[in-house]
Amino acid sequence: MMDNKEKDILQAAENMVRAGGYNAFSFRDIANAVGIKSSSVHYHFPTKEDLGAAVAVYYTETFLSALGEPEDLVKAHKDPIEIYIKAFKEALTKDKRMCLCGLLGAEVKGLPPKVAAQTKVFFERNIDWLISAYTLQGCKEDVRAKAIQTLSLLEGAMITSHALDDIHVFDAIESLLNRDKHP
Amino acid sequence: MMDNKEKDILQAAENMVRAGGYNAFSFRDIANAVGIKSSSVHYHFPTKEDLGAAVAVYYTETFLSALGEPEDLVKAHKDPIEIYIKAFKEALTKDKRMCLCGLLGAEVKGLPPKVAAQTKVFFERNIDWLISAYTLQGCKEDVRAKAIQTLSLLEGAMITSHALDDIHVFDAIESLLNRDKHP
DNA sequence: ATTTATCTACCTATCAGTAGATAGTTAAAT
DNA sequence: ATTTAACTATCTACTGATAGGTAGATAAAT
Repeated sequence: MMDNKEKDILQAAENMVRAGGYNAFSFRDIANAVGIKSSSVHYHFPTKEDLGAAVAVYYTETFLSALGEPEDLVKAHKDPIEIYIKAFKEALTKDKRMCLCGLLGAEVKGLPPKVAAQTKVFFERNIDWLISAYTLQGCKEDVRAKAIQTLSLLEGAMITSHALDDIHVFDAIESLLNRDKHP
Repeated sequence: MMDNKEKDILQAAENMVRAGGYNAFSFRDIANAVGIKSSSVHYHFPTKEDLGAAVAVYYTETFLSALGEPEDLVKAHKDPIEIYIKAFKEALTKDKRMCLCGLLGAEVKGLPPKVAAQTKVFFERNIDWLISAYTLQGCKEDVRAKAIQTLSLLEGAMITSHALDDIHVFDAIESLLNRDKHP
């Protein structure tokens, strides 16, 4: 299914994009990082656009499957929203990097079509996930608005935290996210 | 004080950066846009790092001086926070572009030092502005946290809106911002 | 024999940045 | 008033580095 080398390439690309955006990686950089030549990277991913889109898909898949389905979390007596916030917090504190699709979302006007499209998919799927989570919590009205608020606040906190180089930004926004957790 | 040509250069650079980030402009692009040669752009701004930092300063100054001081707004019986939200909304709907420093903030790990530093200044000064505004509104506790929340939510909404290519994202977040406007 | 995954070697385009020339302006020195 | 000197803003022409991408060979695996 997926080659080891291809996974190496995707992970190397993910790291580089999450540091500085779509233009922060080159076929040469990635080739060096995984120990092959740049032309061999082209063998796996014909163009930069293809590779960029593949990284967005890979990141979306990894991120969402690490979360698990909201239904299963509730069955296991876990709070999906709490888990979701923790996932963002760890992307910041452990990886010390931006959300890949948050960064790509900001750059979207300058991205090739396929990459922009996959970035959009990340946001759509995350909003769907949050809608499920809030619905399971008993929310009935403005669920979609709430999902958009949560996602936007978390992406924004990633930016503010990076810009100020201060992890404590996250503490400040958590009060707002938890305010009406038990309606 | 500031040359007309330098202003043209800064505005051209602002447009390009706001579309695709720090790497979305080149000295040649800008030279073409303002009708001179790339070497003449180097005359005004020696390096790309210098130009990038100057654009961030220019944007910060323009943005904040268009808002006005919170004190003056209150004296004129205007709601500073409402004005602030409108400024972000118009950056999105009128310019149809990201917040320049929001984008640079996301890319900060891949930026030259001077540009990263000026990006940080934008966030600090905006938080200070919001702290003043909330304090004038009578808020006494967690004012800083509130300022960080507001800025993060607005920057995040810009991203979500761009990624989904949907302006209505802003409507969804406004309810959260207005919820306790009158404490 | 064909496919897979890699290589070497190359291409063209573009990048940031520099050197040196030029024409016009300003300011000080004579 | 004229000359000298410095400065401003631009140009042409270039450099070395890097970008994305391609062609063709090779060696191993199927």
